[in-house]
Amino acid sequence: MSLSASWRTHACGELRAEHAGERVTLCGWVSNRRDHGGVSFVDLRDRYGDIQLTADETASEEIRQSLTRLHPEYVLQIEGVVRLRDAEYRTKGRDSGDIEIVPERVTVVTKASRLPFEIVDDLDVPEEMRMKYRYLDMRRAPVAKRLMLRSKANHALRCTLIAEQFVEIETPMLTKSTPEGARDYLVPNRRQPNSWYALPQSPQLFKQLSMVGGMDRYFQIARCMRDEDLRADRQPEFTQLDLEMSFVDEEDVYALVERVMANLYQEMQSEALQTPFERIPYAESVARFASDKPDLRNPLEVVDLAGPATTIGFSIFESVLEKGGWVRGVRVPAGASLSRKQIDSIEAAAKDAGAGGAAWCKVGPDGPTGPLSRFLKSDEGSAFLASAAAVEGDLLVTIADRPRRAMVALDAVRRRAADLMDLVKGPDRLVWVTEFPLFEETDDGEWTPAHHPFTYPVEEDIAALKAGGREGIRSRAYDLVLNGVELGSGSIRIHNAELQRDIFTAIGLDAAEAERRFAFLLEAFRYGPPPHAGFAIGLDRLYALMFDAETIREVIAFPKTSVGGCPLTGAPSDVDLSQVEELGLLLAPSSDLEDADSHIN
RNA sequence: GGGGAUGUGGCGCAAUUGGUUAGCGUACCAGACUGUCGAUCUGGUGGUUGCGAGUUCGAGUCUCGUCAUCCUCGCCA
Repeated sequence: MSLSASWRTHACGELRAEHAGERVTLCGWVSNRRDHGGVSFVDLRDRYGDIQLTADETASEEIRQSLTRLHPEYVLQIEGVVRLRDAEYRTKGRDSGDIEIVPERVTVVTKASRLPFEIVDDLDVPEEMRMKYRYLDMRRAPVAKRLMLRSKANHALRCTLIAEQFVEIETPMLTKSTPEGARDYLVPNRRQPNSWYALPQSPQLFKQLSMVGGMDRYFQIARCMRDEDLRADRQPEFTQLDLEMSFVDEEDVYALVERVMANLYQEMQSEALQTPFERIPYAESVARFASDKPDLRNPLEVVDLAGPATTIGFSIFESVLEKGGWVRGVRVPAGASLSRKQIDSIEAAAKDAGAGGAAWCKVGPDGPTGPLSRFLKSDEGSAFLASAAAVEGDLLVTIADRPRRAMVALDAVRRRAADLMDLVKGPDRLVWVTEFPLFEETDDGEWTPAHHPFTYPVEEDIAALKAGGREGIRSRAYDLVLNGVELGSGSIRIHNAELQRDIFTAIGLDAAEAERRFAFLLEAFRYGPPPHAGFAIGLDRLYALMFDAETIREVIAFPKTSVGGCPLTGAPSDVDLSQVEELGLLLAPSSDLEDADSHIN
């Protein structure tokens, strides 16, 4: 590796004691200067590190002058000699602390105006400011480091997959809108007014078409766009490691992804990842952890209290069960030590998650105490506690609600309680969550694909599917979950036209409608589609975890704000009217955007 | 679409119950200084308190609206 180029012989940050005596030409940014009159110092920085330039009594007047005229972030080209510092002048804890440069020529290449903030590694700059001036922010070592780590990680992924005979295929960014899933970003089209491209939510369809094309192992580090509201771990455009394989079953995909992840960890953290990863079927995950993305470091589990709940005379439990709801709880071993305030915060977490409340009790030496305890004084109450395996010193938190809401609340209770008891620790836990439901019910009672409509059902559930079943039909879809964070998902795809029709029927798409929406895919599947399956890993989230970043914005070079704006360029922005006219579009008057209908009168 | 938090020189903070010319640190600029490495010392520049209304003799402070950023619910197959 050489960083030598026309303007420099070395990078500032690569010089070490071994270079002592060499004549070098360096380029970099002035990061700091310390002027003592007779002797002055300037630190010159690039992304590899920094190096001290020293002008002492041996320096010419011209050199001393030129160093004192420098300002922060000027770009310099300097020529000089690397000198080993005298022992007393060496700096511990600085990579180049044993050496300094004796400059013989100093050229200011470009000057810099006063900066919006200082380029200091540990300075607490508001994120808004950092992102607006991201190009300055990334001169700071920790920021630069994360960008370089990301590059290295991407490279490691490519190396593994290329070695596994995968082909990297770039799929279109201007593609067709599909009404399923997230809202599309639409791109108007000049040549065909009233027709639109959509930016891809994922390369899903193209990678399946690549399988039909015989590219039996495809991958791509792909940008995906979804026009939905954002969160700390969600950006409007994000990056996936997308892959697809032909002639494989789940085991092949699991093994491949495990090799990819293990090599990544090996390369990035010199850490052997335990493989194969753990596995848990969706139904078991929901039953035990009230989540489809369980954090297995959290030892707390959910207990089903439906049976004993009807015997203790608590009417809320009974009415919830009558309506088909859940009565389940989380036993917190030794949780009786928690304060009232802490338990209130558990209940608050449940309420935030949508539950009406969280009835709880402590098991004390003289029996249960707390809000739920008045129903537990009887033999039935003891049986209730026994069914939760609650013993003296424990806390039992119960949730009674509609299944979906109860699950979310139990998950919140489990997380909060484990947090309070400091139970979440130990090594990373990667787990495959398998056999997701094929369908899920929407608010208006419709059934939609839980993953996407090309997901293969579990073999033994196909009969039920063909008989018109929806609920409980399992799919061959799987998620990869790390410490409670969903890293990626995938599935075995349908390659059988008849089965595909059954799925479309099940979600209420008749043949004509299915044809209209997915004509190109269905046609492709008439020409000999291979059995295939795939997976996609969200790299922003994975990297944020691996690099210990607070948010995914920290691992994205130029992230967007929580309303999808680009702090640097100001996008999205208005455009010239002529551009809009050329597209055959009409602009809504800005005052009418809010309520177009009410304007008509 | 809903809820919450924040907003005072470039940055971090302060300003009694509403009360004088909005103060301090840092950065920046200038000068001094022979070994610093977040140098030090002296001096200086820099603010329509996010924006707009309102209440008041008087608003950084109170009220309403609005904008921006962040968090969150819905949403994200």
